[in-house]
Amino acid sequence: MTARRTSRTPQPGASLQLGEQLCFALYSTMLAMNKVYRKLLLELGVTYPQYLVLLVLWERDRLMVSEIGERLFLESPTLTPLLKRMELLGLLRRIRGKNDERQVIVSLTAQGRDLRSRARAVPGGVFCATGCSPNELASIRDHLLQLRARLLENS
Amino acid sequence: MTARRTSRTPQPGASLQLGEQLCFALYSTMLAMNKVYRKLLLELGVTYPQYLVLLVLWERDRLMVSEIGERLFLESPTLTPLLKRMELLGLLRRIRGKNDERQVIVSLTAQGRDLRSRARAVPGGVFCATGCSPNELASIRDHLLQLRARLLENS
DNA sequence: TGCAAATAGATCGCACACGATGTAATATGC
DNA sequence: GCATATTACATCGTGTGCGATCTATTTGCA
Repeated sequence: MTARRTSRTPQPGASLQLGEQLCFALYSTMLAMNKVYRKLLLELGVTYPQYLVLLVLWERDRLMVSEIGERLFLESPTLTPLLKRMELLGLLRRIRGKNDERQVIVSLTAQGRDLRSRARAVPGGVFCATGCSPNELASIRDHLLQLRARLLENS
Repeated sequence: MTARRTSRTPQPGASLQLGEQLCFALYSTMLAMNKVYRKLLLELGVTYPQYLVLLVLWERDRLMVSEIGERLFLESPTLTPLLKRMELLGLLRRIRGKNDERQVIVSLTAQGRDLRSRARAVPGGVFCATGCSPNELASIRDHLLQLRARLLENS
């Protein structure tokens, strides 16, 4: 094994070659994942970010916009219109806090809660599409979470 | 070790718990990565998808729109406006093919080529922000590429 | 030859994603 | 007790991302 294509750049992740970059792998795999979700979520009538909001609210209802943002790593300019669309769909309510009029409390409607049972098939569908073993998926996930933490420290 | 939180769902990736999902790890890590790139690319005056187009054209100039799309896994409705913006920035030209008037050949301008030297610092900057070892990054990348292939098969 | 099918992009409509900025409500300092 | 800072969202502008559909061109085949 002699000089590799990356011999001029010491780190494999630091090349200008598209195929070698972790970042592009991350980006394009996310697009592929989104494509799988789009199909699965079509019958629920929600997008992937909307599904994420539902996941958060199914775990714990009545959250502030900023609390949803902390969990999903999304900012107010993303969440406000997204939540408004979900309100129009009848999935949740946005109500100003009584104590603190600055905050908006987001709570599920009956319809939003009921969607949970119909969503039970979604994770299984995604799991099938990955064609990976549970251990493999868990391993990638943990590496990504570590990476995310480091990126957010340095951004 | 007794019943885990996921005991009702056989696959760890198949839970409705946000924290356990590979997909959310993928999604949120990509957002974090994008945030790092935004800063690094600011002085180049391009976005991350625009930077990806440059990476492609630096490797091989004079490509059809669909050839760029194949490499980046992006569709025509995404690429057409993106390429038009890059043309307005003076980074590339979009010219209808002589032989086949249906295709649009994308080629770098001198300015687009010159940007390459200024971009040499970008991969190193991202590498630093990850705080990971090269081997670790390469391992995550390879797992993601495998995952991407499977997802695209089943989408 | 001549016309249907296929191909390459473009356009439309909708939904994120976020930096920068604005606004209203609350908290803080003196 | 009142000006100032902070907080929680909302708004604006720009840039993706893609399904559905359209247009122009080329191919293929009877």
